[in-house]
Amino acid sequence: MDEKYFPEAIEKKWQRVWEERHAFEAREDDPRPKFYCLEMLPYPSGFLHMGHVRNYAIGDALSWYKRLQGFNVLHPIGWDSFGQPAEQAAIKRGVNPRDWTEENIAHMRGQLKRLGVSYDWSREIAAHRPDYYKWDQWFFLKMFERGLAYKKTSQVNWCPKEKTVLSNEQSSGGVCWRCGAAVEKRDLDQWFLRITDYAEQLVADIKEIEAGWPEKVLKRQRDWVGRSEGAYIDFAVKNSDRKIRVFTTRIDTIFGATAVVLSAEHPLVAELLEGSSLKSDVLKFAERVKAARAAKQDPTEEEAKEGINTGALAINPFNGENIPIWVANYVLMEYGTGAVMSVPAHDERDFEFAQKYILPIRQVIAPVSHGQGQAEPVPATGGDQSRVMHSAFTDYGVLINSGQWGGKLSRDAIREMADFAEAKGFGCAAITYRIRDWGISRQRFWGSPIPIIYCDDCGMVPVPMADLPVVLPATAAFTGAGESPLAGVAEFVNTTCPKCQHPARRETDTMDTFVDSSWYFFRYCDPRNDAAPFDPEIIKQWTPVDQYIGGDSHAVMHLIYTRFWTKFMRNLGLVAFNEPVKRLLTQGMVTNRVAGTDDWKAMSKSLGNGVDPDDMIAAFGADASRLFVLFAAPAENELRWIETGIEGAIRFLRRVYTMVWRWHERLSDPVQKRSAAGIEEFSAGARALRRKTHQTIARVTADFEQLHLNTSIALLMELFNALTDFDAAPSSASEADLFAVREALESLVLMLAPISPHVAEEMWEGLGHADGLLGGKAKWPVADPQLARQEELEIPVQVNGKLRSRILAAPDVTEEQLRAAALADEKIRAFIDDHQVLKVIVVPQRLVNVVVR
RNA sequence: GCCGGAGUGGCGAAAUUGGUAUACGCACCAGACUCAAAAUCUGGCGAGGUCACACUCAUGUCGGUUCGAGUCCGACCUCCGGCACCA
Repeated sequence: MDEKYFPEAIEKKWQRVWEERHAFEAREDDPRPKFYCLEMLPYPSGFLHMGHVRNYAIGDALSWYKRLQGFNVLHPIGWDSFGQPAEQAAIKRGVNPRDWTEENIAHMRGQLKRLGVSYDWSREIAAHRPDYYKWDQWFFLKMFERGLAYKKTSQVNWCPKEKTVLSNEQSSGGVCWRCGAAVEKRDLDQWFLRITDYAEQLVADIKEIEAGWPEKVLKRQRDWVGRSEGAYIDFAVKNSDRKIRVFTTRIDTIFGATAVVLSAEHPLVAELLEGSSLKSDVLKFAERVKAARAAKQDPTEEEAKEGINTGALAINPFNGENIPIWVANYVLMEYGTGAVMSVPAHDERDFEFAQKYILPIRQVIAPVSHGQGQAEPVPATGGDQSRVMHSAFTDYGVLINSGQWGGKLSRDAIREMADFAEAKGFGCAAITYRIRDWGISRQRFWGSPIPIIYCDDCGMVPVPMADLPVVLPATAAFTGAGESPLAGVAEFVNTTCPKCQHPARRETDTMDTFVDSSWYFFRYCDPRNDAAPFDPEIIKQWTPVDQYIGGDSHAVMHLIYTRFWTKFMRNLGLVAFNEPVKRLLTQGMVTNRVAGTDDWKAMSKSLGNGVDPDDMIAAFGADASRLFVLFAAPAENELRWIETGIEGAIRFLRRVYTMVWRWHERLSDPVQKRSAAGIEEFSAGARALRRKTHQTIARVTADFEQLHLNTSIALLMELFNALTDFDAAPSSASEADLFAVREALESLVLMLAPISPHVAEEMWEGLGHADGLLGGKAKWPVADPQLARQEELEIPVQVNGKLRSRILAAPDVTEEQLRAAALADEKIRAFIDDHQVLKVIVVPQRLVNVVVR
């Protein structure tokens, strides 16, 4: 230990020691209980940014904490190394995406090591390496075998700027999730994974994780799956054998249906108009709607409702009424059945539409009167259209004007009417979901090739498992044009059919990179397995993940896909649980002021408000950087970058270091390593220090469990301040004083280790421990409740709820004694002497409140 | 529009879940050290009020419940996210 704190030297030294000792490598033959701590794997853009630093500082703190508590900790890292930026670099600068990616990984690996994150580097994986993406292909084929991977022509979301297909999730809001360009629609043959088969489980299993996941993430997942309970109802088309199936959540309003409305894309539109004089007008209208939708610039903008009457009639199966069939722009083909029953009185959109086109509005639900007891229908207002409604009444209520169902409550009618429809054969209760199948085809080079071969004779043939991986060629022509660059690589495309051995062609699309990240953390458990994605027995030892940490930008995409993938692996018998992640922490963004403005935005190159972690580490050291990032705000909050904050962090570390230096010679002397048992008497000051030490241990431990790292650092600072106040000098300290100081300093150093591990190691060594924090002897401290107990309580005394005095009392003071002491207190007497004491409230060991009049 | 979440000093934030509001840090002010500055150390730091106490007022606003409310209830305001014609 040097007299002065030199972060660079200390950090280099301990990073080397850790590496030599393989300190962070997790072993399967370790009998201790496991803990799997996972951070979202980074895309190797080339440079670590502050968001990474925050993410890994949090995960590393937890990993260290669990290690010191005696857990066998798995803390791995890898690279989400397929994806668009590498391909863009190839297009723009002619570099090879593989070289570009490998260089970036090498650089970022160095940065992570300089940050001192305690990863098990022996398990490092990268998605772009054949030994990884082989298993993407393997899973794909498993899904293909089971009909869960399929190909269909579909309208896809197309980013005109990047010239590629995007998933629904990636084009959420009608803009490309990466570049922000407005997304267009195109027809292409695409591969899909049938995530909709798992829609129900994705909602239902939320109950298994809701204790450990942030509510805001679960809410977004529920919204994304979009489960909706209702019913299908078939409306027969008059003078035809056609039926129109609609989906409704409000079957109780069906007597108020005054139209059936189809979306412009509905397949029945053309058929209905066969031989009708309105045909050309309606088809023109439908085309116009489709064109308007495709051309829409601002996807959030709601178009004015427009529609056209087809002239055809539908028959309401509940009352036999004939109602017109319309086509309108507000009905979406993608949701439900692409057709709705229009109930203007009880749906805002239908109401608006009916007002515009003067369709009848018929009230069939009345508010439940808020009287006592039974619900009473509000009297029907004589005739069906005589009452003018000014807006739709969308609440549940009581059915009126609804034949045999009149007088029933909505919630009963919804159930009974669906049963009735089913019994009569014109409908049934149904659940729909908003979630769509996951389109994974990408017309790109830099991804895992989809292992399918097209043969003129045999059709679509899966690549045999034994032939995996389908390896990407070394390079291709990167033009940036629409088709996958793989299509231009003859050696790749041309192959033979596995079935008939005739010449055949390979699929040239590659997989969405979210496939890679859906199961990567299982691969960490068994990263070099070349016979399977992983050994199920090894998986059993490590998974599920105990704590996952990452940004909430992945709340729906990655975190839904990985839940889906896990459920599929469970169906394959590879894992034995439904949910891969027990606890999830979504850390807040790191923002910085954009120069010349008052806007705080996520750090980015384009905004010029980035702070380079390397610069920060060079200037302040990894330990201070990590301390600052963890201390500045709760992990979930946005973290606004403030230059001066980090100076406070290094100041604290320097003070602690200096304190350890001051004592280390006395304390590292083995003669001083005595237990408390032999010490007869501690001074009041030493007792106070020990009390503070044990109180701090208890509270910091509780904070670590909750990942409240900012407050745990504040507590460590308080303990340090108590040490500063402790009035003893190393040269003259008594044995008891030395003991108290040792206990405080060692606890402080141990609890600081997860946050600033290098300097903690250095100080631990300085305190006379030769084998390091992970040598097996160092243990997370345990609080002794007896020692943490206050010797004397300061009890606030209130008069009428206002603080008027404080009294001192022994911890075992009785209620009676407290009451008497409070009433006898001079300051309190001044407030109560001229008043009548109505009552005295005594909260044992906490507070006294005297109520007077 | 609908659904979440949040409003506490100059700033980032605490508050054992109904019991001393503002812990810890940043910034700032003063003092010590220094020829001086930086660094470091010591002290101060919600607002009003007072020579100093006392006291009064303060957790977005207004009400309520309670001996007691940052915390619970009701209404409203503002900000930040998410979704967006989802039938």
